[in-house]
Amino acid sequence: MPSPFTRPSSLPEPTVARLPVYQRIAREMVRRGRERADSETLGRLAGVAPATVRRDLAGLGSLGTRGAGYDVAVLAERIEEALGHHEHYDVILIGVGNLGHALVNSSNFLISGAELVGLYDVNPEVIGTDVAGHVVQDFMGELAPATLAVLCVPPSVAQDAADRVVEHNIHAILNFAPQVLSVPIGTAVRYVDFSIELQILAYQLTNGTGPLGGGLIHSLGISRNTPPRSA
Amino acid sequence: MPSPFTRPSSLPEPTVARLPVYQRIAREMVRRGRERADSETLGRLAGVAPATVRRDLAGLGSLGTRGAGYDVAVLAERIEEALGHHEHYDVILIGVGNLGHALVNSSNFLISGAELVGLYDVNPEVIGTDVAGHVVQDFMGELAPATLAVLCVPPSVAQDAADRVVEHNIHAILNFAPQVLSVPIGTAVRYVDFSIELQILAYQLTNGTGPLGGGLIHSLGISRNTPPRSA
DNA sequence: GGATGTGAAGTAGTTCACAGCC
DNA sequence: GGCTGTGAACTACTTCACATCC
Repeated sequence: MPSPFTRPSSLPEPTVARLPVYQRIAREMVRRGRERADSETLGRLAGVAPATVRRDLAGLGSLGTRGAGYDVAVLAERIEEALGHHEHYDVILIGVGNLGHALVNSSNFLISGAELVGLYDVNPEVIGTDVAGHVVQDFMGELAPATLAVLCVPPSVAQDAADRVVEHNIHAILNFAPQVLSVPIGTAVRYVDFSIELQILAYQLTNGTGPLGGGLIHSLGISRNTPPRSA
Repeated sequence: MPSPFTRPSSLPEPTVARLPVYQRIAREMVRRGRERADSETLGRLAGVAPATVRRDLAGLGSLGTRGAGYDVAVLAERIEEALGHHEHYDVILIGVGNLGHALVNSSNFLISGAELVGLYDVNPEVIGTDVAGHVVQDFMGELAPATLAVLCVPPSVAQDAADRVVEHNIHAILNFAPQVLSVPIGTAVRYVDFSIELQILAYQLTNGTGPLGGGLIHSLGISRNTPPRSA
């Protein structure tokens, strides 16, 4: 046994991005009463090569059985543990416009472990209203303590909003504004930019789909953050 | 139709994902009356290393000037051309729930060149209503001809919806449902999955931010599609 | 027999460092 | 002098192929 203890230290980012997909598939199989699945099956459902599935899952420790594949209940559990679903995260959301509404009302948005503890806006017409059981607060007032902030504000004020949440000791930001943010070292930012996705598709349409000029049967969108040189 | 002259058959996907960011920055500079910018400045604003900026832009042809940087007007123009903003795309959106609403009403969503030509749903309460100037149609009825479909439907029906748009000769799908899709070769799919992004952040929070245990000053979220082996 | 886990090979993308041109 | 464009080095991830173990 080369690794005495499962190193949670750091999985490759593409792997981390695929784990939630495996998790979803495994949970669904559990729900359907299925017990085991092999890397080929998981790969087909996730749009990933079997070898990649095995390499990804091997990173969580030896949880497969040679000759028999993976126990999907164990798999789901183990992935959830690795992703930190058993921890607790307090989440605040800034900017309760159309998108903010949509996220708050989405059943797929909040993972187990994440709890929405506050909605904020600067628009007086929105402040005080009730959205999905939360009263929208003034972003310029007091903020609830949280570990993660979701930014759904216009790009022109995204940096200001980011500065403010960083001051409130939040070290993780999910930014839906099409605006690159400047944050201190130690703060993680992830971007979701619909327009970029659309543009990539448009590019692929005009330039032939896929790297091989061919196409794809399944495909899995994964993302990662690229930190610049730190020097 | 592709003109093989100045068109380098296909740019790396991470490059394509960054081009919209450079474009936005360049347009903003033009708006502010600025004429030129060097790769270091662009990189700082985009959260990307200067060398990467230069390599990305070199892929569009020689559009910089040694010693003087890039003309931002030319830059914006050239990027837009490469991304296909000068082409025309008819876009349909399936699933006019909270998220569909948010997208349709977002000023950042549709790029120049993309035109929304139809909204569809299966919910009788939604069909017939007017959303942002479009009357929602029955998804089970006739579909407007389009080149690109945006899926904002629940995951349980995402595959059915995908099958249907594929039958209607659409070869590009932007899928917001947390569901991997199976589509024929030649059809491009991109995924936007909020929950995955949140989980990646949660992972980074518990496992120290960034690959080097350090952090990041700027960061740019990029995504790509990973096609499996086509066997 | 059958499928995992993993060294080794392959591939893609980033960054360095400097030649080349303004 | 300054900054681009790019071969070469480096780093990261994926895929192969097979020894390993159930």
